[in-house]
Amino acid sequence: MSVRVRFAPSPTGSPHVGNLRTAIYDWLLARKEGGTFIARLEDTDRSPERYVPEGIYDIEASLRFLGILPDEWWVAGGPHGPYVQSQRLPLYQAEIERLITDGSAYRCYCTKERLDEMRKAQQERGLPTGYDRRCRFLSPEDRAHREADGTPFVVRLAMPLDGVTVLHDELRGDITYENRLQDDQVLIKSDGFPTYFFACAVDDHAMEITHIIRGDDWLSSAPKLVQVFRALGYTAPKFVHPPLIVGPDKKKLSKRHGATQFSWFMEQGYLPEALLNFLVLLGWSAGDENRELFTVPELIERFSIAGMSDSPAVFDYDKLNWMNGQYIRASEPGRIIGLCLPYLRKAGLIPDAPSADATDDEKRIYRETWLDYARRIIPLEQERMKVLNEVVDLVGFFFEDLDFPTGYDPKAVAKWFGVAHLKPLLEKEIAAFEALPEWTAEALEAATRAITEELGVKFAEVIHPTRVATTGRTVGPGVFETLWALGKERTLKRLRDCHRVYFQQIELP
RNA sequence: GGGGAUAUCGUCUAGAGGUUAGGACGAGGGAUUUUCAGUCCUUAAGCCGGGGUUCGAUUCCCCGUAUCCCUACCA
Repeated sequence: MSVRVRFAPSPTGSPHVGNLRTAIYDWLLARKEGGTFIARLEDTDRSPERYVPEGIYDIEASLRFLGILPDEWWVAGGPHGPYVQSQRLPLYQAEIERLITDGSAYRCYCTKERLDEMRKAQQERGLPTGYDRRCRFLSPEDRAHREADGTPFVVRLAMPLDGVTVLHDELRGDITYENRLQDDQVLIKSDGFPTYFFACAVDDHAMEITHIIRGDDWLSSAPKLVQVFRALGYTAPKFVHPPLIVGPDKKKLSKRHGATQFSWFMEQGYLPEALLNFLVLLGWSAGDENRELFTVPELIERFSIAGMSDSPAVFDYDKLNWMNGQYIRASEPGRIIGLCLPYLRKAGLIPDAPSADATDDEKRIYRETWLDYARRIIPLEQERMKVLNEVVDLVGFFFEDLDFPTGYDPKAVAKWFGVAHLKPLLEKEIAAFEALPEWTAEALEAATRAITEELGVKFAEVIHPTRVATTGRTVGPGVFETLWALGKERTLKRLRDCHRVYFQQIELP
């Protein structure tokens, strides 16, 4: 039988990175085995604080971003649709009737209040909490009475009262649970919507799912799901419970630890392949290959359930950054330029592109003034970026109107403008650069080396003041590439401004 | 309180009944000297504890301990 795996997110907002990792595992397994990857929306919780309709689009956007498109899902449909649980209510209804009829499920009329009190009392007495099954053993008369009254009810699973449920987890082997310790799980809520356990079992069967891959946090409630499958008369799929992703304090990764929503990572400028590679490695490894960087085809080729880890992994933001930097450096400059432009626009460093109905002239001017400039600059910083949004700080000085001393780092100025030869240096540079026949990094360097000799100082004592004078800072790409990218006009303006203002300040009494 | 899972450098992990316990991130040092980054080289850093089984256990078993997860009409 061919592998069919599903990713079953709830629309509670932008998906958690942990959920996406599970989706990646699903997808990888499906691709590896020539199977089918299905996504199904589990929108059965209608409470306003947990039902976030926009979340649906965040989920879709995340899958698209990662490039792990489902073969069957709510966007494109498929032979087992609909892929949205709220649209499958009649199916659950029909199935629950069956269970009630054959006695493996029952209606429970207990109120929320009674349940709360019961739980409270259990806790106070140090007893295990759980439904006391009062409605399970209602007399037929009582039951008929409640029905006649129209008392609201939920439907619960009649869990076997003794014996054990053995779950075979593909990662952890057989796990035995005592049935008497399992609760009579609610299957249908009083609003008529199914709970996870019921909808999951019905749908996984209907969609012919072969492997349920889901977080370790589901492991302890797994026997209840198994019993739902059993009650329904269905063979349960195989179970795989990958370990949780945790924070530095080893607790389930949450907002407290930093960003967890996938949308945040997309916005910051993490590349899809870096995110995918990183997430996969958080709980899976290629064995003794001793490698960290894998292309998607390499991952598909190597992926296996057996390679999955069984203990929780701390989400290491540092390692993600390193990996993202690796992928940025390995990218075509054109790609990085394209990805960086939005950050520059957002930061106000370059204006928005002219609209489609702008004149050709406007478009040309925009291209020559901004695009061509950005295309020159961004590749100079490519090897310095770990996350794309860093481009703003990295290249800011290229775009900002540096107006000495405004925009200059005082520490940089203090460090390098004190050199005795600053004045002749700037003057010689202005003259030499002005006269340069061609504005290339090589020509600039040759001219600067000549000046260094005339001045009789060390090259470094020329380089550094020059960098500060033209960029306002001490760090950046090589000086000559920087000057080249800056262009003749900007370079000379900055040199002249520095010369004029700095020495005016110095020489005044 | 009950149940389940897990335990190798700070972190992600590899590994095998006998290994100098390997790699990566991060950290330290060095090289490249035109800064930063990058790149290259390099150093430190680990088998939770106790019993067994065994000639031998970090590896297999048991117990303990610790941690996490679940214990909802949330998923």
